[in-house]
Amino acid sequence: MSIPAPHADDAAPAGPTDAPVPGYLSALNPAQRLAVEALDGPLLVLAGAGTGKTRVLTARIAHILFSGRAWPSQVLAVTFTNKASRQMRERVTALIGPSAEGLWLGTFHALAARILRRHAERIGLKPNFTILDADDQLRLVKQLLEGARFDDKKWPPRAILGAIERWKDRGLTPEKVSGTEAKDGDGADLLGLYRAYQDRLLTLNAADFGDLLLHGLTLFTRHEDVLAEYHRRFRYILVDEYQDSNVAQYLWLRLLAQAHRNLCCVGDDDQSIYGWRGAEVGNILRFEKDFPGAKIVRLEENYRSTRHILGAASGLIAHNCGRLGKTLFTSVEGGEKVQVRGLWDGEEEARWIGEEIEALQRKGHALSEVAVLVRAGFQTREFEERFMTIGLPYRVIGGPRFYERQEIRDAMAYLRLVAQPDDDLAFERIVNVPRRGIGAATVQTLHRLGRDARISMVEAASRLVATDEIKGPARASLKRLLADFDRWRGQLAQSHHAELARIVLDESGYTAMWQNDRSPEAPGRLENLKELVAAIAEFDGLTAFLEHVSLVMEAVEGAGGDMVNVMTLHSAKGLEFDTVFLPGWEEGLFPHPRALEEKGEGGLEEERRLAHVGLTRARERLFVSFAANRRIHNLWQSSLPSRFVGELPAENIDLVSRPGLFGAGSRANAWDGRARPGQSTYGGAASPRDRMIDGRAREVRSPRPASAFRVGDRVFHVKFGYGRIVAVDADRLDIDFEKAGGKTVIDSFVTPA
DNA sequence: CCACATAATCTTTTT
DNA sequence: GATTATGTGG
Repeated sequence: MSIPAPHADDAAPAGPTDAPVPGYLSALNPAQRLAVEALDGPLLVLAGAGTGKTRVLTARIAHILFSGRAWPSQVLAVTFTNKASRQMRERVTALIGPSAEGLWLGTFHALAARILRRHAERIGLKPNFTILDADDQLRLVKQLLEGARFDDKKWPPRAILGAIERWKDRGLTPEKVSGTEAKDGDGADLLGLYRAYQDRLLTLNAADFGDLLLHGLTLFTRHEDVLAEYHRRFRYILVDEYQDSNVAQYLWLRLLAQAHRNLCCVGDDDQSIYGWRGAEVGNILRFEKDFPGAKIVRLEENYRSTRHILGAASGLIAHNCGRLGKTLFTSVEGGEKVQVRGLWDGEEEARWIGEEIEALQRKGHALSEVAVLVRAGFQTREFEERFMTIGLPYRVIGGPRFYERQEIRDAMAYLRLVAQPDDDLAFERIVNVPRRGIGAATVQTLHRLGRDARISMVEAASRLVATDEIKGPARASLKRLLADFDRWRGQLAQSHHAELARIVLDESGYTAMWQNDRSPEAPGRLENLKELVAAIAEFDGLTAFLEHVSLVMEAVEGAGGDMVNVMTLHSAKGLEFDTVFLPGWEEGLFPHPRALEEKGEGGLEEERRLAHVGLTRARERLFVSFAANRRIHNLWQSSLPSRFVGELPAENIDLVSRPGLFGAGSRANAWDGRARPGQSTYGGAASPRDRMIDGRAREVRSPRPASAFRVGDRVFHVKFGYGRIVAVDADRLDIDFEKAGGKTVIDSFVTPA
């Protein structure tokens, strides 16, 4: 079957083709088929884990096209991650062939950027605007902070950037931020800083990630003609992982969909794990209200996991309130119970997991079908070490990324500056790399002039080298650098872009810098630079390459050998494995205290959803484990099993734990027999044990005097967060909390930080 | 202006 | 335990 060749974008294709029921439909179950065939009007597909969500989305796209309702270029399919969009493109291509290229398929950010580039002038940018990475953003905030009077204890640059991003996530430009939010309790002018930040971005001809959507919103609301153009274009809109969308993304979608209302959102409220990044579970919970007359289809038949795995996951997630509610079921029989294992410490846990994996390997299981999923990135280390010593092949997914390496960022900064002279952040990064004798003082001067005259630093530099403002060697090398860039830009038209990249790196002395570097990592860096030049050659031009890098900050997935996969729970979303290990299910680690600190009960529920995501990654074998002792910050701390362990239904798990491992004295019997660990913790009782909410109320040290805390100690409190002890009175501590201010608390509520 | 040493901070997750 | 920010001395 093939799709007619596309022509004008706003015309509709001729009409339905009279084909028999095609394969992509007959392979679906009734619910899935409903979701695929309900083409007109708003549709919400609640798709539990493993219920064939991607299959439905791809079949729906195929169905839209084959039924003759739209050309590929009239279909907008939005995903959340690059991985998901790549996967969807592959699967759609498999169904409909090369015409899939015409689809508007990509991440929110990539699609928004694509649209924004076409109309950049309308919001005061040039079409070649730079997309900033996290590094640039932070540097920019730091610069702005130099002028402003901010308490850097309370408002470190990171936190300020966070506040700005949260506003952007909610679709709020500086004008729309309400007065009550403008300042914090102490009168720090956050909004002013936000305004300055946005101002600066415009003069830099740059946009950060949030801007891609925020400007998109401005574009659509202020320029009806532009919006109308996209209304004509996009006849069908599909959204994956809708539960992860933030308010800005929701508004963006709503604007685009309001003409045709052919909006299909697929999501699972039980897998919403990006609240910390501004995702709004409310978007999915409110869908029916937002789009009256919406159909809702639930996909509840799970094709992935065994009965016990599913039972464990469902039992756990049932502890959350405010769900839309789905009941996953499977018709598959058999399968073993989930193994829940208590171990002495992290090392033993890693050893045990290593042994289990080796046993599977001996039985002929593929390592690439095994995953170890951890809560936080640093936890991968323990497994890396263990797997290395026993010679078990593994790969860490989502570790430090290629484009985040120092040498790559430096090289990128050179290229960005060739492509876009106003990119001050790139300029600052490399003015003195390699060393050219242009120090902080000179940069400061450029900066001041740039800000005062509202021009870029490159511009400021070219003005200043003509004067005597800058003296001596700095002036000479600055002049030379500017001349270099002029020359490179001149070559942009003639030379091949990859060749130009090589020229830039050589002539700037950047390559030489690493060649002369005697440190052990220098050769690797040179290697990476070569790789970078090779990667550039894969693209049509320098601009296309830069766009790719800023939006798809990941290197091509390494050769997929047969290796164990180690990654965070977050990056595991959307993946599945025959065997899954979930280590570190301890209070104080998972749920992560910071998640609890920031959002209380809501934070806990998000952590629980994260646990649910982890459990549902497994097809056949699932192992949950926790350690009684763990070293964090170089301090040994004893931990209690995560409350989530206690929420796994007893009938679905096999609990193995050495008696007496957990707690001390009378508390040990909590773990004799088959007591449900953590059970009582949930619900907020107040027994002494329950007070140790984060599970490591005590450091393991020699017997503690009545008050182990001293004035000046930094501590952590589940409710109030981090703080410093001001006074100690027996077991009562006066603490100055960073966020919550001064409080008096009982020492057992607090842990050393 | 740069190099070195020390201190401090931190480890949630990503487009 | 490591990386990164800050300070000091040349």
